[in-house]
Amino acid sequence: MTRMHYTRDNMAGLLRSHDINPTHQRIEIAHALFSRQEHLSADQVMAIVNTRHSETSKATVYNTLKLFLEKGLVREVIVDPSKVFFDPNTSPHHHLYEVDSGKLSDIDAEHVQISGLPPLPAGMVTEGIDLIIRVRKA
Amino acid sequence: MTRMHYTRDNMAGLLRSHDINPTHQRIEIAHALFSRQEHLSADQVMAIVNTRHSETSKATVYNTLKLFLEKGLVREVIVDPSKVFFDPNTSPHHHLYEVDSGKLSDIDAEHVQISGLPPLPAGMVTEGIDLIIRVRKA
DNA sequence: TCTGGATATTAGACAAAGTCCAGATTGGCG
DNA sequence: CGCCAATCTGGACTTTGTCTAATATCCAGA
Ligand SMILES: [Mn+2]
Ligand SMILES: [Mn+2]
Ligand SMILES: [Zn+2]
Ligand SMILES: [Zn+2]
Repeated sequence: MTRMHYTRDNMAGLLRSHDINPTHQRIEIAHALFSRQEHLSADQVMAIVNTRHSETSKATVYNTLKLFLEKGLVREVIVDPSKVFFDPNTSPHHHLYEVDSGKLSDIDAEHVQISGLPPLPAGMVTEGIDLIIRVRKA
Repeated sequence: MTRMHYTRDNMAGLLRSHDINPTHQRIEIAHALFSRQEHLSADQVMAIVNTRHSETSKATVYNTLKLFLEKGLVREVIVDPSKVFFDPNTSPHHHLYEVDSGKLSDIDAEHVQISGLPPLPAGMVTEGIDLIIRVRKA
């Protein structure tokens, strides 16, 4: 896996490669996610993007994250009943969730194997398999 | 597994066995969940319990579901970012979620095996493993 | 360079899920 | 009956997310 450095300049190409018109706001939001490689909520993205001076509205943050999702640029992680996390890592992987702190980290899917699942209902296709390990301090 | 019939009368004993003082409202809420053996949101519980005549407040529904959760009488299922489902089935099992319809069903854990998980971070203990298969119409 | 239309952004109203609190009800017990 | 603790309640409040109508930006063609 190449460890690349995500600059704002890189973001335009990344967005274009996902069929997304790179605007200033979209570049900032992508940069927030990809430069950190962390799971962020919409609120966190909003805060990061507007650190220096307010420049992106709430509506745009939500619109943009939804667009990224549709275009497959990011993935949604549903572990906390109160907010959705957006994940710049779209390769198949699982999650470890520390319920006390709210910390969410990746588990590489490569060595994890899930077997014995029953056949899917007829006419259904898998959209994704979410495996979440919920942990807390012993 | 004994297939038992969950009557309102049974509920009092079930609640007591989980160290919950059986009040009228608690019995109604438990009955809603256990007689159906379905995954219900707080809103759905509220609607069911208040079908005949309004008798249980929103605050009590939420308080009671949280109490049931703490006492291990029900389990929480987080699959839909907009609402939590409460699950009267506390035996280890997984879930199949139909994203279009919102239908949520159980997958018996007995034959499912998950292997190759990395060791937990030091000082952490597993609180639960959630496996969710998200499916949609082909 | 100017102009029109498509695309994108915005403020702020709105909705839904869930929390919180202070006051009322209940129910068991002396 | 009257007391006390536990429980329940309406309704205000918070948070996350959606929607809309108005504005801003971008760019292709004249
Ligand atoms: Mn900027
Ligand atoms: Mn009743
Ligand atoms: Zn992840
Ligand atoms: Zn279940």
